[in-house]
Amino acid sequence: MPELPEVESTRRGIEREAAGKRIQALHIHDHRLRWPVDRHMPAEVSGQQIIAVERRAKYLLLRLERGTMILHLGMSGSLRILPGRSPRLKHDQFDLLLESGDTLRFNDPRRFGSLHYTSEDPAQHKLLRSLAPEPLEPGFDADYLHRITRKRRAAIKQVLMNGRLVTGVGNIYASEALFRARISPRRGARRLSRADCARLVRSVRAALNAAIRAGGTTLRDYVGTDGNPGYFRQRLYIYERAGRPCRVCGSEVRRITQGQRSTYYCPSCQV
DNA sequence: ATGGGCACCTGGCTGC
DNA sequence: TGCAGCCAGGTGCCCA
Repeated sequence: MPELPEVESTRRGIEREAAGKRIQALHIHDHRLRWPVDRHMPAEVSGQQIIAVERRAKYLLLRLERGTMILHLGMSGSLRILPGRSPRLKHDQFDLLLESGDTLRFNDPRRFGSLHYTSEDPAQHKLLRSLAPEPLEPGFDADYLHRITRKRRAAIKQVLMNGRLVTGVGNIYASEALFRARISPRRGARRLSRADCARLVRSVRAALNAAIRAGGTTLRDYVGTDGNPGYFRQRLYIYERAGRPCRVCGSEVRRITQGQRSTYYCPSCQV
């Protein structure tokens, strides 16, 4: 999916259009998401007002009066705002009907997305409680990254992809951040110096923020709440550019596989 | 505790 | 045209 920039772009769209509105109904068309959607959820959320729309890592949180809906977009999910009620199309999994007349619609071809509801503190929810600090907040800094990498034999790319260590960074932005920091994705995490960690933290932030400003990256399925794609793809430095010249030095960009995922890097810029 | 691999699912593209 | 094979923004879980 959707990595942090796409989720944050979605959050902003939903906040703009749905915060303060009241839920009229939840229509679940297909319960078979990553985990079966709780059949009691429609009755629980109906009639509640959406107080706020938040994000934790790649999860969207709809804070209601008496609980919180926890939504994940998976690999191929998107959440759109539609004016009025429109007919269900392929892969539309659920609709949140608002009293204003608008519809919040979740579409997810691969059904890796998820939807939960909790009346407890969402931070303590099983899916959220072990997540690393937010990458755009102060807790994610050079000290933190240096500390957690000291005994890690795994490659730094794998550490960036591990949600218990670093959140929000997925396959695209892991490659992008490492390129910006001039660090090889294969480098053992514990081989990063303090200066490397400081540079990588800045690079992660810069990559995520730049993508947020462009409305995220659309490779295939992702669209923002207005139905438009994100425009960051054309500004990617390295992702999906194997065989093409590095934008900085002209060397041929390489693709390797790490943890069954593609990694892109420049063999001469990144050490 | 850490790391590696698998699983979940649909669809688009490539090459024979 | 058809079909097999590979690839795709994630992440929980099981096993060594």
